[in-house]
Amino acid sequence: MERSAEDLTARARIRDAAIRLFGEQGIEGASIRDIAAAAGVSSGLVRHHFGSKESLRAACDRYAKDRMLQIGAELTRDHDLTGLDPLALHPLAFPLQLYLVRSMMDGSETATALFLEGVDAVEDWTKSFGIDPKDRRGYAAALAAIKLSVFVFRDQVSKAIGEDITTLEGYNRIGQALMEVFTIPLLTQEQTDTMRNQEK
Amino acid sequence: MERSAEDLTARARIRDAAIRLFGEQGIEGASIRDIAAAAGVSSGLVRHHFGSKESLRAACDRYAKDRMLQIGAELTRDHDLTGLDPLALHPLAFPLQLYLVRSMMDGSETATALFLEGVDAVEDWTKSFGIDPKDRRGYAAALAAIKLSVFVFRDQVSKAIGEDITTLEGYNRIGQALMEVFTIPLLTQEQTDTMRNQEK
DNA sequence: GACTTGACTACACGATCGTGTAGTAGTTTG
DNA sequence: CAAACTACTACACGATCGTGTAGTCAAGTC
Repeated sequence: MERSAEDLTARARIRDAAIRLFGEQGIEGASIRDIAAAAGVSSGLVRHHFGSKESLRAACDRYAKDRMLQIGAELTRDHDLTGLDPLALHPLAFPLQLYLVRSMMDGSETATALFLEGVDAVEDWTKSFGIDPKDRRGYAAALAAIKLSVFVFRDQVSKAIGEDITTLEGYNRIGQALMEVFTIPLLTQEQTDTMRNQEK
Repeated sequence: MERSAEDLTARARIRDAAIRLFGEQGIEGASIRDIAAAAGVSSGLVRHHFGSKESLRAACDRYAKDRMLQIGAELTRDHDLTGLDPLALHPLAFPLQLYLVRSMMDGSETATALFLEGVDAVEDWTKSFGIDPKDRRGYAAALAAIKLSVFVFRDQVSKAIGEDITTLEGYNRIGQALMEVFTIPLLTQEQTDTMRNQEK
């Protein structure tokens, strides 16, 4: 994704185009022919390299997951932060995140597995940082979902703040805002307990 | 959605089926024939009542939006809470939320408008409750996106906590967890500032 | 009682989809 | 040099999609 398109093999160009189009338009919304055109090859070559649309999606799943873990490893190596990693907020990971979200919504097991690993990581992180919610697992799951929310609603969020969050500036801005959500307590413990009781 | 299917007019049954199938399978993923079959009518009748798939979607947009605002009004009347309303977490609103999220991702202006109204509401709420983030608009947009995130990843979240969040119990559980996210500060103000500087 | 109207169905249309088949050009291998 | 393999294209197939057309049937209207 970061290299120039001409230097890549046709197979890599197809895979990158698939990740982009699947992410932007959904799995069903992007056709083999669309992907082939975006990669500058014939639709037959897509089939030649990947066999079927489902196999192509599986290949995209594996690649996107590996790349995400790789990027995450590099980030935590470069500057170890709080654990609430900006992994999800890295420009290089943007198309990958977009794709993985779509793949999840389409029922992908690989993408869902990545989500579950993310929940595990958040759960471990809460332990090591002494955060002790009443429902640790549910808490971790909610946080994992939250980390992905800005990707799903990128168009709506961009429109709301009047700034494209796919650009570096907008990206940082919404990232900061997201951090503030985790910094400023919105409810007191008493309010949370009150609402718990109200819902019988 | 809450009345029994037999009592509804065919037009209402089609609309309800469309909202459900669009929400579950996406706009492109649900065909006119699927919707007609789910409503127990012929595909021609869908066209007769709504003209085209796009018009059907627009009708669903309007209905879902109106119902959501209506439900929200009833909730705030019954028991006025903190303003971080459990509107988004009401079982009755579940299929509507699911649909609206899909419609948003499909580029619906009506659904996007509802999102923007939600951001406005959150923004007003932060003011009246004395919450003063550095970027109020971005903060409100992030919160609005967060409120919808559990709907998008309902399957993944359900799998993560080992409990179906479409049931009332699972629903309340993830709702509680979400509330705790807003109750327990994860980061200190210094940490947030540190991360801001790191991203140059 | 003829006429209109609206709910509803059956069926056919062109377009697009994923997929299958056949074949070409260039490189590798024996 | 011939055989084999790989990357790649062109084209045709059945299925499904949204849509269009024609018609049935029952309830009202004059």
